Amino acid sequence: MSAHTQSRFNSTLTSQCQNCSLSALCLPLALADEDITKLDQIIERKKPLKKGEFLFRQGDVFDSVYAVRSGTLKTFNITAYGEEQITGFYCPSELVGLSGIDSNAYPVSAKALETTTVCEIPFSHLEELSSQIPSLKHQIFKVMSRKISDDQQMMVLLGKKNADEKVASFLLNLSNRFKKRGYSATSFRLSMSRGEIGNYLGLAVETVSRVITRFQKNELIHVDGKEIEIVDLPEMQKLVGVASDCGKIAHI
Amino acid sequence: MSAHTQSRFNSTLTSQCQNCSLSALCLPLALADEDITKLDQIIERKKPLKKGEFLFRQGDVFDSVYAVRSGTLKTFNITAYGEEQITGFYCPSELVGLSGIDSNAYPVSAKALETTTVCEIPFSHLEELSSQIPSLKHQIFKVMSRKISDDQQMMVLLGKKNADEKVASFLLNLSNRFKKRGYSATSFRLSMSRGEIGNYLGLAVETVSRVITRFQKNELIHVDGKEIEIVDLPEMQKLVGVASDCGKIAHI
DNA sequence: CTAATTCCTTGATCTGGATCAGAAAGTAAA
DNA sequence: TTTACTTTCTGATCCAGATCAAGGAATTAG
Repeated sequence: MSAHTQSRFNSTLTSQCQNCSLSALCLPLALADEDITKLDQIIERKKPLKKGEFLFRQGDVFDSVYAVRSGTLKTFNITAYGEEQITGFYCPSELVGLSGIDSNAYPVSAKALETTTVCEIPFSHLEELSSQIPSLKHQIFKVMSRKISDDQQMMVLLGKKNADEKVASFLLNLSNRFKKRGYSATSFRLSMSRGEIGNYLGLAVETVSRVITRFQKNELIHVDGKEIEIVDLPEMQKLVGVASDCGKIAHI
Repeated sequence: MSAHTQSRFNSTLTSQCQNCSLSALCLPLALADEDITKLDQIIERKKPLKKGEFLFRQGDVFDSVYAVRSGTLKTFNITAYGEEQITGFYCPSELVGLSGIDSNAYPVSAKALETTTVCEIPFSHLEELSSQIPSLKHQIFKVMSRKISDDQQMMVLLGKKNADEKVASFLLNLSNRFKKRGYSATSFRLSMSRGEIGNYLGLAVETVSRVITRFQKNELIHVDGKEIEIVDLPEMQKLVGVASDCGKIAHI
């Protein structure tokens, strides 16, 4: 038994990518079994973060990216005036920390919105391994590329959409992410507060609350505290703008 | 002489990374001479785009990323209602098209704001080469990571800043990019219209015009059409918020 | 359990920036 | 050159969403 395996047995969590229900969505996607095993060996399962605990803080030295296993994280900046600006929410299978590669420091903080477990992937090891496994390297490029285009969609949302469109986009985005993981696309629980939603969308809390109330009144959704049910999905999609997925649009 | 070299000699532009004044900012950064030569061999110099011409269009199959050699590009989405939303401006040494890797199609269009030349870097070749040259792979990771954190700063701008802060941030951002390339940080020419600035910043044209006029009245800048001179750099920086570069902020 | 916080909702009011309108200055085509 | 178009600027008006205020619901602490 290698020292490495030893340490794995000593850790509180010894699950593996192979057994992980998220492997088809996460980095192991598109890897052969033997390559998954290699990836598995560099990953450290960490003990759960409690609500409000930090995974890393703005300015910390960058060493790892993290895959969310369960729970939810938010990333945020602190602006010049000391206010928080949330830049993203992270659900299971999603990778946090990629923005730290360039400057060798995390440019944002990451905090747990509820009890959250993550897989720590030391980046230097991941980079080495990606030299041996081209499909892993390609997968990393894809994840980063995806993040870039998602963020650009977010810029469109912040720059051009009104309050209704913002909230509808947000809910449908969550819906799609739940669906991808095999959960209900129409019925889910928000792990973030109204305030955090508003912060993320560039809206006041009161506006978020009013829009959600109105959506409920118009029978687009049903709300019970943090529980959301999307009642009229087509109408919600119409609100967001059918063409929100780009490809469909004719060239100009 | 290989077929490849042959084709290079036939092309209108045969300059090389080695001679390129941008090599210290662009992908060749951190590469050994022999590696630059390898990179050089996969790069195709394209004939200049005229103002208004497309480099690629939203939905086109992704095959290459492009480094801007001279001129400026904008990337944009077309929203559900057919309006344009500009997601970025690209200056010499900057890489366009990275958001296309994930879906194998460009999720945005790229258009020249003035006569612009680019180096085309076929991504499949770049990816292959990055397996042989770890520092090249690392450089690509860094460029993508940088793009992610820049976009997140843009999200903060769009979500939290008022019109004055947006315009000031925009001008200082351009200033920094000119400076990095060895040009004046305080005196430069805007290649985009007021309308494009407003579109990018989530402001109406009229607002951009008014803010710029007011900045001039308050002797922060001097404006002559598209020529900008930053007169009071410290005051402009104060406007943007001194802490706009993250690292300086204490943990909370 | 109660008390203290924090979160959510609703109403009333205010305001920064959008929108509308039109003049002036460029720019380009003819 | 004139004509047509685009861009920029400025003023007047309007409104979506922010802010202020306050009561109720939910969580958390003790």
